[in-house]
Amino acid sequence: MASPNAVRRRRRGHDPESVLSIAVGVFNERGYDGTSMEDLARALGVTKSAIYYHVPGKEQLLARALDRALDGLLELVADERAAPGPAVDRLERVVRRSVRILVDRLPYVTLLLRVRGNSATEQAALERRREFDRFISRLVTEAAAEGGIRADVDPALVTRLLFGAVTSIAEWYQPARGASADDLADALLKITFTGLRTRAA
Amino acid sequence: MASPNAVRRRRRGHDPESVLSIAVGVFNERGYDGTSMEDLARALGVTKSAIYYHVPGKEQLLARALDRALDGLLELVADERAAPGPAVDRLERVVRRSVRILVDRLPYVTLLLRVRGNSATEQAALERRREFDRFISRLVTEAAAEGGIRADVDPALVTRLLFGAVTSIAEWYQPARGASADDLADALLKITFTGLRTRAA
DNA sequence: TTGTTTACCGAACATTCGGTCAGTTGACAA
DNA sequence: TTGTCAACTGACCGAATGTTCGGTAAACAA
Repeated sequence: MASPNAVRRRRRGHDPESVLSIAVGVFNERGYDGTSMEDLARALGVTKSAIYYHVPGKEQLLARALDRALDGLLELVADERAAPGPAVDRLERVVRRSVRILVDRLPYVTLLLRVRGNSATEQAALERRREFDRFISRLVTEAAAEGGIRADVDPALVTRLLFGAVTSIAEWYQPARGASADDLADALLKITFTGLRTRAA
Repeated sequence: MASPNAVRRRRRGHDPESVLSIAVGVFNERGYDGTSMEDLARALGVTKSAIYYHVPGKEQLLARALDRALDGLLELVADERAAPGPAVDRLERVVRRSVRILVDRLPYVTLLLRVRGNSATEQAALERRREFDRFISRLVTEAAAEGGIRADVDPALVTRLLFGAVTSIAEWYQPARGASADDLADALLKITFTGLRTRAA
């Protein structure tokens, strides 16, 4: 008979979740290809072989991490796809939410942003990521067509540079000390939407 | 016709320079750690061992490539360090020149931007790179102190987001088709200095 | 108590890695 | 015709890689 009780006394040790989160940390420090199972074992405080008790292997670890990032980003796309209102305003909201996801799932998104397509797993992730990129690209184009953003810059360039600033957050943001996701989004939107330079005299 | 070469006489061959430029291309495609000497050999059309005739090894290839990027960036720092004029204007010029260097030395700078410090070579490169970062950081702080850029955003955040947009260029720019370095710099400066949003006027 | 399950270790596996080295090839000079 | 030499090949090395497997101690269940 199945005991429906989920909460039982935990024996100390790892589970697939803790292995994943520690592994992703190491992947981001040394790069996925630069990380050996020995490195992971050291970070986990166990032997290499113990890792295989919890997870099927190195590449599965990658796949699970990338899914976490992609699920968040594509949920955003699904939400906003049929949203009403001027495209500029939707773009602003999408930037805000993207920053939020980036910060909430920082290590997973960081890993995603560094994927180069070296394996089937990585290629599949890149394919899903392209869906996000296409959505953003369309949104910026729409905002330009509506006259919501300046017309003297190619929308394709706007997309890349704007989200270049967003994704750069993964390279330097430290959640512990420093700004919150909202602070970040505020700063980013002020700079890119209103401009840095002080006006008039 | 009458070309007598039944057997191809291809005694041309590689030199350290061509090996480096092809190698850096592969490094950027697959990542440095994800690239084996066998991969390089295939891209060069020779055997693995032939590579060692031209260059001392894999890590030296990395070191030379990173130096190319860093030499360009630190030359810029040396030039601008004692430049006169308002800090905003100097910042604008530094962004412009940074984009120029990024485009001119695209593969080398791309490689530099992905270094994570896994070896002594990489750590040395990161150390030199920090000098560039510190210079930019000081310049932005100065511009803020002079009132040249808006005061309601932390200068440290401005630095990161502004140069996040700049360095993102390495992730998507394709020299063949598309904008020139000046086009890129124009677009980037318009967005970040003047702002994207159209103003009711 | 005994048996089962959980979480791990240590040794070994096949493969790939960066790198070495003795020898071969073809273009060219004399 | 012979010799030189830059440019390369192919066989090989030890170390490191991701993964498998037999075994085991401790916690838990009976």
